[in-house]
Amino acid sequence: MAVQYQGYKQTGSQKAQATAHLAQTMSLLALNSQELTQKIESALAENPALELVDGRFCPKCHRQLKGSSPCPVCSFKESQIAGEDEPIVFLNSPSDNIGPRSGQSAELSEDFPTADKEDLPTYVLRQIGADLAADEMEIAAHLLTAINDDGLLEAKLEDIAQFFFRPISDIEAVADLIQRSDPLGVGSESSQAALLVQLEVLMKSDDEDYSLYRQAVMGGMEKLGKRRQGDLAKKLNISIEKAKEITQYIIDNLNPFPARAYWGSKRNLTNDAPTTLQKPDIIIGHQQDDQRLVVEVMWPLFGLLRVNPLFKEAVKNAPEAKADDWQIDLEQANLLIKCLAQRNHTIVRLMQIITILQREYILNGDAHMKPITRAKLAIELGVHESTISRAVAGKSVQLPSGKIVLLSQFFDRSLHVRTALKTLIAQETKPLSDTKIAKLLAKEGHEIARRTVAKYRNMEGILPAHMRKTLLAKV
DNA sequence: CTATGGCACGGATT
DNA sequence: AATCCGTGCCATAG
Repeated sequence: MAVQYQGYKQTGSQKAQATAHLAQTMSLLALNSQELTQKIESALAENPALELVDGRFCPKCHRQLKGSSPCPVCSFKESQIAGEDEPIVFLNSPSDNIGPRSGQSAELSEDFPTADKEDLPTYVLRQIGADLAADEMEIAAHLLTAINDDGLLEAKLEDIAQFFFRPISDIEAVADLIQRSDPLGVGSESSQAALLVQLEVLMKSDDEDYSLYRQAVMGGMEKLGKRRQGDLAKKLNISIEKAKEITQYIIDNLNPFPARAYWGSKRNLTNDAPTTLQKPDIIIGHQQDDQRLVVEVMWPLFGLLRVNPLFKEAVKNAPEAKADDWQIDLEQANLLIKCLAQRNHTIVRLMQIITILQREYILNGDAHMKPITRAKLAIELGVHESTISRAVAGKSVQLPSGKIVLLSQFFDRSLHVRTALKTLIAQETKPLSDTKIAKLLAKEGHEIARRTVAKYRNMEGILPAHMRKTLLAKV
């Protein structure tokens, strides 16, 4: 890369700075907002030249924001640049209380291995603290420390009861409170119990189907997990459509691992890595009166990060002994800020293109996904592929529907075919064999091999044709 | 014999 | 260079 700089007279240090700049931008780009928060916080702690100005500033145009979080000036400017149908993209500084509009299970997410585990317990304790007597507090604390990374309780209630010499009902009462606080279902003894709690709170038990859902969770955990709707239908003696509806609802709205943000929604056939989704790094919404999409790139901190002007002054007449150190601090601070700006710029541009390309998908759902590759995007943006990879890695997006998906999902090559397949099967009168499905899909323009149909079918948890037949006959 | 799932290969993607 | 994904071939079940 040194080649780029041929012809320019650069001193060694400038060159070093340029490469350092690049390197740091790269590494920052790969971080999502949570990781970035940590990074910035530690930088803030170590480097006296940095300061976090409180109050809300637009990180882009540096105007102070009055109340409303989107910066009117910026978004206006962006929209002018973007033109009519194109999205408005802007940075948004505050990052508190973001979360799906539905507002439940995906809210909290202290879920990175490095993320402080103490946070979850304290977080919960803060919620319920007011309702507890002092002695109950102790029980709660005890319970909360026994919660594992998934948000499930590892200890047995009886043991704890013994430990405190209290009747088990006392412990249960506290446990109930905990389970009903924010990451709904935390501190349940099993995934199943967690689901039941969530179900109870969400549906308020006045829904007519409540008992059905309840049974589905009680009886069919494995079936839900593997998305075997067929088996579920059989077990509950209901139609397969109903079974699908139930599983879908559960997958969309409930969370067997309360400490993790989301589950399902992306097919992890490869059981592992339940791809923990966190607070979104990017939020896409739209204004009612406007066709344009509004894209907010989240800024992980409150306020504006900048070089402390006082420090800058101080460096000028620094005492001999400290001068060098301070100078270095200052440079690093500048560098960090520059890199952050660069990172944001890259992400904003990336999102601009993506929202244009995947507009249909964003608004209308999976079926309208267009297969795009990182490589193509890289050409379009005029950056290296790896830049895109980094920018996409580990980030998540909240769609207007409130659904949170990984940014990498925008590059899923087969999603649109799979949804086509799903609708096909949903409409079938008699079970279609994979071969027939393949032909039908080909007519719709999705040329895939028979073998691949089977794979997709599996991914979506749809049973093979003959099994579907027996089920339909039964109902 | 037909419909599917398993294994593994090759090309594309990252 | 490592990984993912579609696909072909073959074994197995119905």
